[in-house]
Formats: sequence, C-alpha cells, structure tokens
Amino acid sequence: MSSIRAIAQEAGVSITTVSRALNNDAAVNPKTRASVLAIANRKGYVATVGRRVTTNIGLVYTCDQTLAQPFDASIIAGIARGVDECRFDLVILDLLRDKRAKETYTQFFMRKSVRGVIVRTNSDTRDVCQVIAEEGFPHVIVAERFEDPRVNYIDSESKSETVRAINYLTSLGHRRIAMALHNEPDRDHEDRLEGYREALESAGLPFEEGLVFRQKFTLVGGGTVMNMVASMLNRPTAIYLADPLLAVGAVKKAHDLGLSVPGDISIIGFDDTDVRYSVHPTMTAVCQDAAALGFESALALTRILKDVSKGPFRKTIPTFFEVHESTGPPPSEVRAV
Amino acid sequence: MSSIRAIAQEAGVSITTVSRALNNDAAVNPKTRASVLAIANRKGYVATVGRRVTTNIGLVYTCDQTLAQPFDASIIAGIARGVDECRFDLVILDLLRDKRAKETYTQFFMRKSVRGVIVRTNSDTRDVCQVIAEEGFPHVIVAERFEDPRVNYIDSESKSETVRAINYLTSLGHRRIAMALHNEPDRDHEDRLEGYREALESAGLPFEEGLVFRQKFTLVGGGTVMNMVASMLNRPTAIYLADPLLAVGAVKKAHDLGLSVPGDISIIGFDDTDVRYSVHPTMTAVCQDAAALGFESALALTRILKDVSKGPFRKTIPTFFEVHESTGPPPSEVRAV
DNA sequence: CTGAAAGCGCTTACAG
DNA sequence: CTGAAAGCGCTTACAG
Repeated sequence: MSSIRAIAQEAGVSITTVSRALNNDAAVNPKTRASVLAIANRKGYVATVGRRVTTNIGLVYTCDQTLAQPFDASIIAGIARGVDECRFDLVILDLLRDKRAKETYTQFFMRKSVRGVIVRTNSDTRDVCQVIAEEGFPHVIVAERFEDPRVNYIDSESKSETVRAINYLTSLGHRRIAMALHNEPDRDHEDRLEGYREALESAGLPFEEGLVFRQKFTLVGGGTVMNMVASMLNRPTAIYLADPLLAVGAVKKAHDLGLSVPGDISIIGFDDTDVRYSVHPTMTAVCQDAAALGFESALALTRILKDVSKGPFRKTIPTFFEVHESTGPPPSEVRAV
Repeated sequence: MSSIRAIAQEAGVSITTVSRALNNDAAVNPKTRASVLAIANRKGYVATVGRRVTTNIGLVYTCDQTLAQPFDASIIAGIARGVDECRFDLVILDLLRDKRAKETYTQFFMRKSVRGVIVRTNSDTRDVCQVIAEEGFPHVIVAERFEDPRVNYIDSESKSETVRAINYLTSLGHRRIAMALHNEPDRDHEDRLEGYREALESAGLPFEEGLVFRQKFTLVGGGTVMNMVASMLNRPTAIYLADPLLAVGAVKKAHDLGLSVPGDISIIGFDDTDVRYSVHPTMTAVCQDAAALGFESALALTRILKDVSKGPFRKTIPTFFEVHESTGPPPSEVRAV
C-alpha cells in the first residue's frame, strides 16, 4: 500500500503536489497531475481512513440503466457473491450524477474511496471505459468487449448459439422466421442479429428487414411485437426474441390472441436467468448466465487489485441453447388471427 | 459533524479512549465504551478520509437472503433511486461475514464508514434490528414492523388486501379456497395467512390446515403446490398464493396439467413488481410496490442523518388488490385431472 | 504552478 | 483501564 509520500518520491514532486493532484486542485500543471495519477494507479494507491484501508469496490454505470432489470439484478447478485468471497464490499456509484466535469475518472473513484470498479456500459458509452482503462484505474467492464488490450472485460458470446437456434428452426421446416431485439445500443443484440442473418443466409433464406422488430425491452414491447407479427398477411411461422422481457411478453400475447405455441407459431426466447421456466409452454431459449458474469467480474477485479501490474484480463462466457416446448414444426397452413 | 475531540469532551475522557472505544480496543471499560458509542451515535459521528466526509449508507442483511430475488432486486432499485436523489452512495455490507463477534453494530458500521443503514431482516432476526436501534445507530428497517418506538421501519400492509382478495373469491361463489405461502419465517406471509383465515371465518367457511401449503419460494415450489392441489380428491376451486414466484410457478403448472385458469381453478397471486402481466391469463393479484419500499426507506434514512435527533420513523405502505383474468366463478363440477 | 511548514483528525507505543 | 505525547497520512494557508 503506497502513501502519497511514495508517490511524491517517484514523481519527483512534494507531497503537497501529490495531494493536490489527487484532489483535482486547479493549481497543478496538467502534466504533473497526469504523471502523479498514473503513478498512483500503478502503485495501487488507496486513500485511508485513519490507519485503515478501504475494501470497497464500485459498481459503475456509464449509461442510464435500471438496476431492476432482471439482467442487471442478476449481475449484481453475482457481483455481490464475488466480492463477498474476496472479502470486499460493493458500492454503487453514480457516475452521471457525481463525477465533476473537470476531474478524471481516477480522481472521481479515489474521491469515492473505491479501489477498483466494475463497469456496466453500452455501445454508446464505450469511450468512457476506454478512458478509464487508459488512466490505468483498476477495472473490469462487464458485458461488453474491446480491442484495446488495456481494457479488461468479461462478456458472453451469444452469436454462435443464435446461429444454432435459427438452424434448429430451419431444421424443423420453418422458412419465414422473424426476429425481435430491443432498441438500445447494445453490442450483444447486434451480435444476435448478425447470427440470425448468417444462419438465414447459410440456409438459403432471404434476410428481410420487415421481419426484424425493435422494441423497448419490456413485456409490453414483446406484446407489441407479437401483435405486429400476428397481423401480418404472410405471417412468419417462428420468431426469435433476443431479450427475456420481449420473449415473455410475446408468449403471453400469443395466448391472448388465441395463437397456439408452438402449434401456430414457434417461439425462441433469450434468457438471462430462468424465465424460460416461468412461461407456458416452457420456452426454448438461448440462455446466458448473468450471475456468472457478475461473479467472474468481481473475482477478476479483486485479482487485479492484489497485483496491479497484472496483465490484461479478458474472458468470454459461452451461452447455451436449450430446446423446450415452445418450438415445433411450422403449421401446415397459416391461419388468420 | 463532530470529531472524537467533541465526543471526548462530552464523555469526560481523553480522545485516546474515544478512539479505542470506536475501534473496539479490548482495553476499554465496557461502560466507558457504551457511553462513548452512545454519544457518537447521538452526535452523528462520521469517520473522515482526510478532510472529507463519507456519504455512504449501507444496505445490510441480517439473514441469508439473495439479492437476486425479485422482491429484493426491486427494493435495491428503489433504494438506489432514493440515495441518488439524496446524493448518498449505497454500500452493500455483509454483516454475517464481516461483523466481529465482540464488536457492537455501531462499531462495525463505523468501521465500514457508513453513516446509516437500511436493514433487511426476517422474523428470526428481528432481535438484531432491535439491538441496532438500542445502540442508536441511524437505521431504517425495511419490510418488517416493531413495537419498540426506537426502531425505525417501513413496511407494507397486505392483510387487509388479502381479506379483500378472499372476499372476492367467496363473492364469486368459491367455497373451497386453498392458500400457499413460502416456508421462511416472514411476518408478511403470516399476516396474509391471518387475512385468509379471517376472511374465511367471516364468510362462514371452515379453515382447514390441509388447504394451506408451504413451499420454498421458487417456480418449482409453485408447481409443486399446483400438483398437490390438482391431485386432491376434493379439489379446491381457487387458490391464493402469497408469493410471486409461487404464483407464477402455479399458473404455469396448471397449464402443464391441462387445467384451465380460471375455468377449472381460479388463481390469485401476490405481485411485488409486475409479474402479473407476464403470465397468461393476466393474474389477479394482491400487489405491493417493492421499489417504493426501498425508495422511501432511503429518503427516511437520509432525513434521519440530516438531523440525528429526529424522532422515530415508521411508515406503512398500502398494498392493492387488482382483479385480472385468472379468477372467475367456480366450475359447476370439479373434473379429475 | 510549486513546496516547506503548520495543522487536522486520528491512532498507538509508552507510562502509570 | 486510562491519558499525555509522539506519530501518521493527509490537507491547506502562506510564501514564492
């Protein structure tokens, strides 16, 4: 554990200057400040309360997101289990609210007394993760991926299982397969769209923009998708919904419309947790272990904290395709609703 | 914001002794320690990092509980919104893991640098909440209730809406109504059981132990309940499930068994979030706003922190009974499954 | 923009 | 079991 004294010595400045740099005092040469912060990160500097060292790690959102979403709730539960095992505590930080415009991420995190951060992001805010990594603050990004070797991340890979899911539908005889995704910038969903597209192509089926639905990831959004699909003149015989809430909402709406699943329409969902078992019929789905993402990110971060010089961390967790009862052969004839 | 110096003065001891008391040094007279800690709590003592004051409040579980449960996930989301609004940060603390046997709760919380705590508990661990309150550490217990005026709590009241739900079933003509609850020590569930019992009584119906099912609060548990109900010789025509996972699992299992809902059996569930909209048919349910519980507890705690002398806080949030499509008149004849 | 020095809040040997 | 005093890690007027 290094003190400001050690940092001062290495940076060749006084402890006064180190203190100022860490606290974002305006009266510090930007170059001096950058050098001090870089050294602080390299040495794993930790502010102390009295003689004690904090054991907090932060969970940080770079984008507007709600903790109540099943995916995020599961991630948090996994993180909680992980920090627990490593004897750290978890702080939920609000970057958007609290970070001052002129302070660096490192300064912000140090001000909040966290030793490392787990970061949730989306495609629009990847640059924030990039900057955090460049500053050298201990971090693991969860559920995104990056080229830059300085960025530590853990994500899951859902494209190949999506291909498998669509192949399963075509093997059952489906020729018109719709897809639904949510309308947020999200790398995972784009991957799934790509898997869908590739699987269609390799089956010799056309990709039609009109069969791709984007909706808010809510039960209502899923219902809307099913409404739109049901009312199509040339109705698809199967649909792949790349989000759990969309999938559950669509299954429910199918029942409400009097459509039989899978008699009239086959449904493949996406499941972060175990909602596939909560609907009738049990839902065929591409599944991802969100809690494991959280758990592994916490373990990785604490490992990085134990040895700040640790090389880059990146890990990809596989998803898995489970066949249940919401899929079957296409109907011989498509009934109007 | 008081310092150890101010506490020392009031306690009539040296700052050395205050420091020791706060840090649970064995070499302190228990009476001295108790007096110092009481004064620290009364003055709202907060440990400082450098010159700064922490803005952390803790979320503490007195029992084994999982953050991933929908109820807790919603509470946390609500708390997060609340602390956000009040410009605090949320730390998730592990009491069971971290609290040392010989330190007081106050000492533990101060060691973790939180200024107040929101506590989740169950009927078995109410005494922990009681002790925290007696020590005078700023706290709000969420989803339990207490007689002792020193204990600050927020809970929700589900007994009267349970009565209303059962009355609704009897008004539809149901005479055999089962009930399911989870098998954890939980005040809320006992309240609902009492509401069920009272409503039956006022309708002149007998209370039968054999119609009360206790299962683990999982989808599988709900399925088990429905299996048991379906196989009864003299099958109930309606069931009230006092837990969302039990309710969803039961609805699904009814479909799996070929039972029509509400044709063969009426189902009333309990909903902490919005699962009633995720099942088919949309589920009649007693509903509780778990996020509001979390949100209000955070607001209350920060209000207490602003003025530690604030009187007792207690608030009860109403639940609400929503009729949807999973309830109807009893079948004229009960079919065997 | 920087540093020497005073100061703050706390902890900890040391003495009793 | 307690306190006076030294010390630690940090911040902050003050001077340049």
